[in-house]
Amino acid sequence: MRPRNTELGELLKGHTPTLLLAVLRDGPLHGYAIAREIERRSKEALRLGEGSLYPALRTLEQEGLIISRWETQPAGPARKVYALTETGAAELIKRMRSWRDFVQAIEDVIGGIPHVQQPTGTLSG
Amino acid sequence: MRPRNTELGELLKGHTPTLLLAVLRDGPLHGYAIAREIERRSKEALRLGEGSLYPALRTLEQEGLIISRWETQPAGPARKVYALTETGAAELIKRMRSWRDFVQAIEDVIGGIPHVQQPTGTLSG
DNA sequence: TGACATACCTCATGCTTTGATGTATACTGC
DNA sequence: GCAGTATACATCAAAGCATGAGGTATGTCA
Repeated sequence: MRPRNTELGELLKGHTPTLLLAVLRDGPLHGYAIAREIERRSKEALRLGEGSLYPALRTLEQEGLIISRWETQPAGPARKVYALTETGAAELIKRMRSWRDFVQAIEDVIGGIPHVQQPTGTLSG
Repeated sequence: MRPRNTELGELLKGHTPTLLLAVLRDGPLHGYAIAREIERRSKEALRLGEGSLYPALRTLEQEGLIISRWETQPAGPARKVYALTETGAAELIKRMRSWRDFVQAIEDVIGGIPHVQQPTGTLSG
């Protein structure tokens, strides 16, 4: 995962598989499209490098959390389409719980963060 | 950082320095006590291994974000007490913002997580 | 004497991201 | 035809960080 604006990328160490599973929850998708979808959903805050993407997909498949099939197109290169397995769906729920625990634990340590949103435009002068 | 119940530990890759700075915001503390404080605040969810703790402290000191002094006790081994610098305090604010952006980005991807708290005891039965 | 807690430090190992490189197809502009 | 860009897969060396074990030393308790 590479950063866009700040240094979010290197903070991602173990979270990439969770993102992949989460995107596949909404239906099968091929690798390249998964990466694009993560960018889109995160509003370009996260960007998945191919050196992270493909190894992570292979690992998830070896663990039985996703399955793949090759799909040829009338035009363009073949795609490897991934789908969530039942095991993978269950694992996603676990990992989302784990994510919540993780966030809670960190925020317990760093203290309450005031949830003040920065206004997008110059509303006050 | 090592896990306690689940596998929170390995998810921490780049967040340890932020935790250290956050704990030192409330006053100087020696390394070992910082680790204990992180455990206490996170309700034992996070545990900082010494192989993570001491290298991270050294890096932060080299970056000028914290300073240290040795302190001898009437009884027991000497302690290295760390304190936040002004630069460190400013950096902490940056990293807390970065943390918020990170959490937001991940949750944008994995979807809304219902914030339902598990009751601690057996209130219904 | 042994076990345990405090308190510092180092190091091999392993996992994951980064960033570059490689292959191939298809479209666009020159 | 050729260069540039986008799609779409894959691999690999290098670097970063946590893990877990090991080492040193002091102090307390049984």
